[in-house]
Amino acid sequence: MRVSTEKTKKNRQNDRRAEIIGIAKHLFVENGFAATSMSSVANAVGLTKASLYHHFPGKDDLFAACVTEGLSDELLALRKIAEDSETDPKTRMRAVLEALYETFIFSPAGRMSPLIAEVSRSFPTVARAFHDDYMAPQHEILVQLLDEGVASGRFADIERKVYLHMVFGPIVTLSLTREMFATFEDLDQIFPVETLRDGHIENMLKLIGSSQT
Amino acid sequence: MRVSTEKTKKNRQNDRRAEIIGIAKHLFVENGFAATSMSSVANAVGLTKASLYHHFPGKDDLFAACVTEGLSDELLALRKIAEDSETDPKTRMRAVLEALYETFIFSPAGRMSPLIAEVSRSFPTVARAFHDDYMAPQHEILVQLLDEGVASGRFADIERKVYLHMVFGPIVTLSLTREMFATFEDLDQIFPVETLRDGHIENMLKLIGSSQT
DNA sequence: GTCTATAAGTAGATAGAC
DNA sequence: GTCTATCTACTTATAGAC
Repeated sequence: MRVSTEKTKKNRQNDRRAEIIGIAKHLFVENGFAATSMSSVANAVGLTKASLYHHFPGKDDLFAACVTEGLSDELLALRKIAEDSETDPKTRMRAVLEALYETFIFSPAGRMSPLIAEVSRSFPTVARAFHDDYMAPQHEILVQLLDEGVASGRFADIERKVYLHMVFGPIVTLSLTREMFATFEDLDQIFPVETLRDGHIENMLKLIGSSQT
Repeated sequence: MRVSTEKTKKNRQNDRRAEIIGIAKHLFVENGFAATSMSSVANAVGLTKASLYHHFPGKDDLFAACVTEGLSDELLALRKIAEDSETDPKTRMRAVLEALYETFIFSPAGRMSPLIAEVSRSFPTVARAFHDDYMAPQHEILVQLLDEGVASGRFADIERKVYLHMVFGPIVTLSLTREMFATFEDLDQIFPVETLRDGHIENMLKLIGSSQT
């Protein structure tokens, strides 16, 4: 009985924590680190500032939690697509690129980059964690899929880092651009997500279309 | 005589203004908008805060000046490369892409994007100015060069917006990435600028290599 | 765990002397 | 044009009651 009570307590605590992280993540992404005050987070959650400080000892810690937690789900989903060995590599590659667009344009995790850039000098450890726990694994998943396709002769043997550069570059920049020009009424006309995404993906597949060894 | 005195005065004023903008631009790019205080700018220039406010009525105005002024030089240089009709389009395109890497990775103007993203909601007019006076003309220069190559049958008729997406995406993201991970000791190993640049440019030229009409 | 109250510091911005 | 001095508002963070 005691155990179950403790479990419930811990679950409730984690619920609160997760709730705070979810809301704070949204605010950070939307307004930036410096422009997001602990008061505003507390208000949005429906707590006082002091109560918020009960859950997170400082603004840094809250931010670090927002950056590092909840990223593994997306990695898992990406890995699942990339490693489905029933499907041929080209189809999987297309699916992976589409999933990346989904993540970077529409999920908070994918819109973290400008935030990290904003605070990287103040919290180098947060930047390290974001790279090691999120970016590097994503790169690895793509490289493995690429390796597999190259080994079976279906993909051209493109330089790996250049491929990552050309895959992630447009996606991240599109996300950043939508942030920069969020107030534009004609945003979707100037930067039409679907057109850019489809064209980009087609061209990347063309590039690795096993023209050479 | 009076005229020349006034001219000298105005020149000195402009010198001060330009000096402040140069230093402030650097600080904004390096530390972000919110983390750059008017005090820190004043200190860096060697003035007091009050004197700084004599030259710029508010932080917004200083920032807007940093974003909008001094961008035209780079546009001019880019246009010069793109419109040199003596050279064939492919060589010009390569030179233009190299110039873009130079600008975005190493000049403050090219590293403005995360800044704009940080403040876009607060200063939509600044974001508009950055787009209309800097990004859109850059895009136009590239599209014109592309048009010219397509018209003469030297380039494939790639979708213009997709081409811009794939050209600027990797460049901007590389700049952002170097910002994010500025504290990494192994930054140049993880993201080797020359390799990424050369590979990217070669692949873009391959893509528009007039395979189809 | 959540609250009220408040400390300690810093931001942007201004008044007025020189 | 530059200074000293100051104001107001807001920030992160904490103490202690309930």
